[in-house]
Amino acid sequence: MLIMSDVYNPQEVEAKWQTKWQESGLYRQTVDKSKPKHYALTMLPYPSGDLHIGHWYAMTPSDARARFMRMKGYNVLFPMGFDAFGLPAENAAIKRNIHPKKWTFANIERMRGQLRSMGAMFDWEREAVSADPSYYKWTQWFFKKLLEYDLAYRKLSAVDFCPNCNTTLAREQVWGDDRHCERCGTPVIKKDLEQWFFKTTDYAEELLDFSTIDWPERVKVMQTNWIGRSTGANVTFHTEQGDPIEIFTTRPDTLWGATFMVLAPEHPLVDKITAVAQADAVLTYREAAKRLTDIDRETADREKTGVFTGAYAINPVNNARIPIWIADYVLMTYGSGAIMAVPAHDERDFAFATKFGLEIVEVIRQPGRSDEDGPLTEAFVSKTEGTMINSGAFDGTPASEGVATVTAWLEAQGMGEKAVNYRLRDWLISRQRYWGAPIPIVYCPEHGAVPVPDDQLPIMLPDDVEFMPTGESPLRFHEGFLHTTCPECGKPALRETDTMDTFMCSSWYQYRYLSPHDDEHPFDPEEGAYWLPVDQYTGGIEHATMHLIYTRFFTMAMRKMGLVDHSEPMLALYNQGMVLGEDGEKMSKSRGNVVAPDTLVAQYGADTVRTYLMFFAKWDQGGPWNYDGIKGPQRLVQDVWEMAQLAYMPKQVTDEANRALRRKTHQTIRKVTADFENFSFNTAIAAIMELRNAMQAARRSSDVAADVWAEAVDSLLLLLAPVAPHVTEELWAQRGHGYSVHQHSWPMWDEEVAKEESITLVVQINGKVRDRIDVPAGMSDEELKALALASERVVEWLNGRSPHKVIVVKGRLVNIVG
RNA sequence: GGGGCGGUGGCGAAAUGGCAGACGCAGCGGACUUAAAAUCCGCCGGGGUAACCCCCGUGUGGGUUCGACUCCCACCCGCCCUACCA
Repeated sequence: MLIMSDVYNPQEVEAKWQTKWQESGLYRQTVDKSKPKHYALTMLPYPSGDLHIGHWYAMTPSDARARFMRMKGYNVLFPMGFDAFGLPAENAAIKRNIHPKKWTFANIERMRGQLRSMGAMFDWEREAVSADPSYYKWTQWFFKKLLEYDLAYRKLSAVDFCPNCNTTLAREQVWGDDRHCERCGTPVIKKDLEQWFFKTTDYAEELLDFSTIDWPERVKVMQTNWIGRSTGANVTFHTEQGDPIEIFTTRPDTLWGATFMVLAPEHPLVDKITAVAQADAVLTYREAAKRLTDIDRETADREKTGVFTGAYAINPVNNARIPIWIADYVLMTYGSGAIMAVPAHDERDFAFATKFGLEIVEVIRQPGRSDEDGPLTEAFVSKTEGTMINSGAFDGTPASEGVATVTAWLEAQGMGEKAVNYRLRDWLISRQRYWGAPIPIVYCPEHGAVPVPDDQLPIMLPDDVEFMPTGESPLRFHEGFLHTTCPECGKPALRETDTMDTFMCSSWYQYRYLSPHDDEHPFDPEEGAYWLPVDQYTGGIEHATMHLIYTRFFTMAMRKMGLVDHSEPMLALYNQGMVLGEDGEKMSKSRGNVVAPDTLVAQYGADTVRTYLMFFAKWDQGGPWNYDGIKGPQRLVQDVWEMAQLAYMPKQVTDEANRALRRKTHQTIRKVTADFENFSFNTAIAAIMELRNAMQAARRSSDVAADVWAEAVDSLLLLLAPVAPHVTEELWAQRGHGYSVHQHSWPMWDEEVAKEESITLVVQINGKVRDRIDVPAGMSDEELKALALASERVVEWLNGRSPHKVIVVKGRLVNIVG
């Protein structure tokens, strides 16, 4: 064993223990049914090239929590891997002529080293890399399973397309308010393509149920909004010629106020119903709408546009003849792509009717409004206030009952039925990209889309490809890849050249960690039976409506496939905040405010960097980095180093000093334990600093016994072990304790020892502090009240009067109200 | 427009409805040093007072309460998400 110098040299200590940990397999994590399990998972990184401080901020507190759970007696699984497919690798290939595979795996190698420098307890034998064929074989297998269980389908669909790069883009590659291409800044447009989809909407209702998981309110709200459930009714209108037009409405009670209809420009009925006189105008409008970028179309405050088709529909409830318009504020992708327009009670319809001079008929009378008030100046949209008018037999029905009453009536009349709509769309997973898992489908002229048999998986990405400056996938031009035979008939057929969205890879990685080398299953069922589901997931909020919905969908689908028996992949979730630059802004190279962890580790050591990251703010909040602020944790680690090595010699030991230090020690254990449970790492470290301060005072006066000092030092090391794993390991060994401090059990506190002997009784008069009295702990309310009333200040203030009221807060405070 | 989160010393931040500012950084004064760094001791929200102490103070204005950073209502500011979803 190396002899450590007296001077704390973090590089020396950290290198020594990282090697020792690896050699001894300290962090191997295997099934052990004698212990309760705890699956701790932190979101896996994309191998962009360098581990940045954000990775450290996401991973080191997670690691500390996992270490804490381990010391608490759990058998902890804490794996790590790489989400290794994706666009940046391909961009690097195009820009710098490096193969995406080479670029990606070189980055992974580099980042593995950087990850090791954190000293986290990752079990590297469980590492999973999504771009590795042994991984994407199973991604492809899952695609087939989804198809088999009727959760995948192919359809023609409009996708985001960058006209400059001549390629489609993933949703996440469309940036900013103006929805521009990530690479060239060109606004995206829509393009119709045959695409593969997963039926996330099959689980829309179940995805809204968070009752079995402990997730942050914020995420639940975001997912709920994203799924966007609305209830109402489907109602069938007919054109004058008798063509049915189905619409969805959340306000069937306003049917009598429907004075026109609007179809989405792409609606299939438009061609059929458009009158000859309007044909040119309709065609022009439809062409213009097609060319519009999403941003143009989706900007809410944009003035309404539309054209009349020349056709009329009959309102089924009152047989009114109403015009049919097309307008791009009606989306083909929601509901049926057609609406009944009720301008009196819908803001959008009101704006449209006002602009085009369409009739506005009030059918819900706002309380306090009368005919004398003239025409409506804005839509009245309340669902709860008002009374139905101009609605035939329903006149007088309160608006609050209107929806239910009218829906029941519509059903009885056969005009419509109760309906639920979701904003959630099916998940489009096709990507016209090379660097992703190929979709395992072959197109046969005779048999159509045929899944590739299991024994031919994985469909390997060919290495010998040439990248187009346009970004077009080289798979489309790779003869060897493209040409194959139909699994059904053996005749020549073509491979699907699209690859899968990388979110597909990351939707099931928590399962792959269980047996990353398993060639028989996506994951070993025995490992799964023990470890699943994930107990604690941690990661950034930015995945709230993407990854975190996809992975929930995936687990629900896996339940349908009979692969798992749980419905939720992650039982608890915690979102960390973000480390900002010193200027309080998001870190970016162009701002020059990037904090590089490698430099920090070289200067301060990983233990200090970890401690600072966990100390400077509550974890879910984050905040600006501060190079001066790290000095606090640096001093803490240094002080621990010195105190743990000190040959402590007691001088004038007193019982009182012994009790005081033991009390502080046990109080600190209690506090740090609670704080770790609650992810309140900053206050845990503050408490450890308080203990340090108390120990330094005791050391100066040397008035505590040697065993009391030793208990304080050992407790300090154990409490700090999850935060600063290297230095505590070294000191633990130096103090002659066994290997490893990380296998030692978490310290216990003794309530009796931790109990305060005296309290400061706060005496208030009318809520203002007027006196403080030191009293022994455990006095009764009556005794405290008597003491407070006897206080000189109170006697003086009362001046012989008796107080109106005296409030005693047990063991804390007396408030005298006069 | 809708939703969410937040606003506390010079700075990062703490506070089950009960002493606001724990802990840390910076700063100031002192010790050590030829000197500096490091380290150690002390002070450290604002105002008043010789002092004991007093007054003010958690974005703003109200409210509930014996008592409000904390709960309720309205508003201002910042950040994030979402956005014509019928």
